[in-house]
Amino acid sequence: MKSERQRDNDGFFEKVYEITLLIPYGRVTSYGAIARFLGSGQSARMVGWALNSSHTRPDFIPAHRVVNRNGLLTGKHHFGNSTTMQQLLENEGIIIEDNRIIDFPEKFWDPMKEL
DNA sequence: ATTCTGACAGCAA
DNA sequence: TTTGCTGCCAGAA
Repeated sequence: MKSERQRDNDGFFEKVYEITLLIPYGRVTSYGAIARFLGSGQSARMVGWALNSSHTRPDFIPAHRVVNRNGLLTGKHHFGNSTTMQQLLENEGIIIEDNRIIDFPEKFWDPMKEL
């Protein structure tokens, strides 16, 4: 019972993970977009906080697909090596220059819009 | 219970 | 244009 309830009630973090896992290959989204989808709106910082704990999750969270609203890889520093995040994104066909995603609006995936 | 922090976003100077 | 401060929410110490 508790475990079942936990699945739906675990809260913010789970939702963040869920959405992050839903990001299609070769697409990216922003912290604010996720926050808004969660209904928190301005709590974009929480999304980052949740992703920070993502490494504690049993599954791999494609957190490299989540960037700030400028398409800037603000969280790349949290991927062990600073280049890891960029490498992963480039591996998915996303061009990055100076830590910024080129054609960000084009690659942008809005959970609210798509879901 | 109180305080601090945090991978952001928005606005002001 | 770049830099800095504030607001926001939830979790951790």
